[in-house]
Amino acid sequence: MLDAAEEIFGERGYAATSMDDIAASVGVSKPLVYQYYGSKDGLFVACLSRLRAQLLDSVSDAVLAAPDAEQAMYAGLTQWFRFLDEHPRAWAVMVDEGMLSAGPAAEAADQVRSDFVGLIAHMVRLNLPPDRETTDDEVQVVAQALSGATERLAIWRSKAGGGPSPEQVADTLMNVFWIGLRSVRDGESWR
Amino acid sequence: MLDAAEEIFGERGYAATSMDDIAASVGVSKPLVYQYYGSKDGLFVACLSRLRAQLLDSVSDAVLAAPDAEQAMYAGLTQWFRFLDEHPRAWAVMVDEGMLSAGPAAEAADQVRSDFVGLIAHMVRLNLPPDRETTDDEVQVVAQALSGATERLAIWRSKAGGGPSPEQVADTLMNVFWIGLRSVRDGESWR
DNA sequence: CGCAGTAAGTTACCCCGAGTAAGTTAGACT
DNA sequence: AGTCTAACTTACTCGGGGTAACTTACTGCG
Repeated sequence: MLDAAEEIFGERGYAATSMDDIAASVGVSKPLVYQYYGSKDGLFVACLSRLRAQLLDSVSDAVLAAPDAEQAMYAGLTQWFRFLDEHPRAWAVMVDEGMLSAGPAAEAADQVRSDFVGLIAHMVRLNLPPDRETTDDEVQVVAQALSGATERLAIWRSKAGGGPSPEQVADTLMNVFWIGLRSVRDGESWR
Repeated sequence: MLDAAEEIFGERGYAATSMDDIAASVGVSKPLVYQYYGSKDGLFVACLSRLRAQLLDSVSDAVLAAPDAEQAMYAGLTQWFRFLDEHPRAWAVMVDEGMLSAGPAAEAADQVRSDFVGLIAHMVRLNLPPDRETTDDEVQVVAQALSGATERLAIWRSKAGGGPSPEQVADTLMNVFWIGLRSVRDGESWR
């Protein structure tokens, strides 16, 4: 049932999808869907959570399998873009996340997204020596920035079909971000 | 009329706003609004364009007034966050941009957003010596990344009221991004 | 002055889609 | 057999996007 919803949401977008469509495609009637998921938002969030969890797992695995922080970040970035290339419909659903800017469902969507920021923040912290006093705010800023950057890049890539490969994008990002982080770690400042 | 729409969209969000509400608040009837803007999306895009233009102007001014590329980037970042602090309702409207993921209106919204990416790409290019062969893709990746990063950071800051100041966020970003860019300019690579 | 023609708005409606109340089938237990 | 419950459906309400057809008011012209 989530599969059907995922497919239709992905193809037509959130707004253009009706609950009747989903119910029909899975072969049941609309109220049954409501019984399970409560509302359209509820169903959407359920799809979203599952997809994000898959993506997070996939990226986490790549990160954890890497020998050091540097390779971990590169592997994570590459895997992020690769996964989205391989699951275009999943990504289409996630892009609609913004749809839920209002209401209690937005909270759930944020929760799902913040798992990612958490993972990134963890990686960033790994890269900073524990003795250096780094405020949580600083780590948060960097993690949010990287998360936002990768999300926007994913949208950009999916729109312009023949863009650079996952490896190329990850490489460019590393050239800016990693070196930047390394410098921060070494106590450098831009001024 | 745009003012009224801006206000209501900003307060209640796109989905929760009805055309009747806007029409009533401006003191006319709904069909008149349709005569002017064609559709709900049309009205929303009109608001959005105006707001984005204001924001773009504000940031452009800060960038152009700076003495060098380094200061320009810092000033631009700071101004971005400052503007959004000072115009919370404007920002609320812009966050709803994602709402238009489907339909022709999405195109218009993208157009509006891409102006920003253009400005950033320009700044990035300024920072790279003209002789270094840098593919357009690389510049695009960095520009998209920075644009996504700042957008996400703006959302994050507006959610957690008492976060770091515009200057602090800009400073942290500079420490990562600027140093990263400088290294790229100097031909460094992360590997 | 009287009258077409048009600009600016309005009322009253259509229709689709989210969400629900009440009914219907089908097994499970006594 | 009879009843209770779970799973599911039909048939609705209601709100909001969008529109057709009407009304008003103002112009220009004989």
